[in-house]
Amino acid sequence: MNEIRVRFAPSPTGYLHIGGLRTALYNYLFARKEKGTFILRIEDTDKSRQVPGAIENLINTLNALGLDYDEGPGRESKFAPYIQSERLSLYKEHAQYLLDSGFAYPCFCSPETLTKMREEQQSKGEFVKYDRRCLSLTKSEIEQKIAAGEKYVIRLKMPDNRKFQFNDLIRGEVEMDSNQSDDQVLLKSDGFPTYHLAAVVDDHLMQISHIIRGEEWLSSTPKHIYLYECLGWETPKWVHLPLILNADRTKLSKRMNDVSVDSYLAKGYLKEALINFVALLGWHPSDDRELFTLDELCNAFSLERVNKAGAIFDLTKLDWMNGQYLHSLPVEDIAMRCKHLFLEKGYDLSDENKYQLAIAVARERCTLLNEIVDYCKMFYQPEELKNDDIKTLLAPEAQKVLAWFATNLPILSAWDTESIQNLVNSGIAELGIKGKKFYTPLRLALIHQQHGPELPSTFIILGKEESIKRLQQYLPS
RNA sequence: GACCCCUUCGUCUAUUGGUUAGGACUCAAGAUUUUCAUUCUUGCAAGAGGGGUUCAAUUCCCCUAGGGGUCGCCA
Repeated sequence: MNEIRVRFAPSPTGYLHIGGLRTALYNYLFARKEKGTFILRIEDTDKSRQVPGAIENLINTLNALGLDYDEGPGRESKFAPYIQSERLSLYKEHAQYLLDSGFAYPCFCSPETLTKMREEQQSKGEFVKYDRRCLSLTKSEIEQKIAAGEKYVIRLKMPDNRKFQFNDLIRGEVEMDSNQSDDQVLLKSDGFPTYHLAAVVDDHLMQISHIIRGEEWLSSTPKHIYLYECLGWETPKWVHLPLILNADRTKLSKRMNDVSVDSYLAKGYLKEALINFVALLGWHPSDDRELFTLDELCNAFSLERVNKAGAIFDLTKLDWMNGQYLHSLPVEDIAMRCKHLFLEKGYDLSDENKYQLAIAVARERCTLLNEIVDYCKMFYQPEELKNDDIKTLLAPEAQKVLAWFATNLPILSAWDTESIQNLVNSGIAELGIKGKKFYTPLRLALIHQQHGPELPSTFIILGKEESIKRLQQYLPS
């Protein structure tokens, strides 16, 4: 098994969350780096948690991020299908084999019985696990119950007093006692497999070479190893990723954080920033570099440099990084990604040149895509002026400045930054007004606020005609 | 509670026995700038504690403490 084949195997319970993104990303990066295959497999084996549209949503998000998979739903190969609910007979077959060979046994206990059993164990302070009461059922008792139509599950019979050792690529040697492992349910009474059976069967059949998953799976790894053993299969390499954490260092949850990747995208975070940021949560190159494109990450990534400890999901650095990408991506690119937001606000984008110029100044001052729209409001639909500001505009000196520009702007021959800057300079010289007293009235008249981009940029974005119009509004007619 | 995992600035992390323990974010101060924003400079700030091993430990080992994960017919 030399070929590298890895999989991202989410359960479609709604949307891709940040933790899922990190797992998907590391699988993807590892596959690309090692020239292997990245597979998407849908683990929809819990009927009670089915969410309509979740699979499509998941795939859309992955696509939106540019994490394209080589095999998976819609990209079939000889290993298809990739949706577990379409592979039920496979799991049943293997469960039956385990049953026949004595590695597993049927259990007729009802959920209520089990709950009661657990409560008792808990109150006695015992280790909570299935007490194997159905293991003592005779063959004829079992046949009788089945014939009577009693519902049952199939449980794995874990060996007693056995040490399970395995090498985790990130954590090194890990040892666990089999007595700590429950007799895990493999096949539920509705005929669906549990995660444990389905994942092992599929990982083997799909020839997965490395299981890269979250640390929450570490303690069930002995069960998986034992399943491989019972089925006579070779185990893949184990790789347990550290968790992404809330600010209080508990596992990242939607109670304390926004965890939906879609929602970050909707807030105006760039996919480039999101990917770059999440990649650095638990992985770091050997040098001090921090900004990476997806391709660059593919090249630089290695499992050896993945950390062991969990990392807190801290938005402040994501914000900074988003700003970095907002500055470095081509203006046309940002403009394209913002367009729908501007149109939603009803801004008139018929002047493409104006739009691009506005984006260019806005992106220097914003951290999120969505903020760009708000920032550009002054160019498209300026706010109402406040009374104090109107007073400022009507002051004699302010009026002089406005009038001067209203007169001189129309006769300016060129319309570029340099010419306008020259005009501004001569305005200051001629009028003998400078600093705040000079600039504030112009800004108030042009964009209805005291702060804004450099004056020449402001003029250029608004255009000559519009600039003059806005100035004249506050001059006697 | 049992088992397992983890532990360097507030946060993300570098440093795999010898460093003034480095970088980035945040924060603070200063510089540039007509404003805003950028940019630049500087600064604040860390090896959980205790034992070993060693000429030398953040780095290796042990213990303690703290944190986390798991213990479902959920993944």
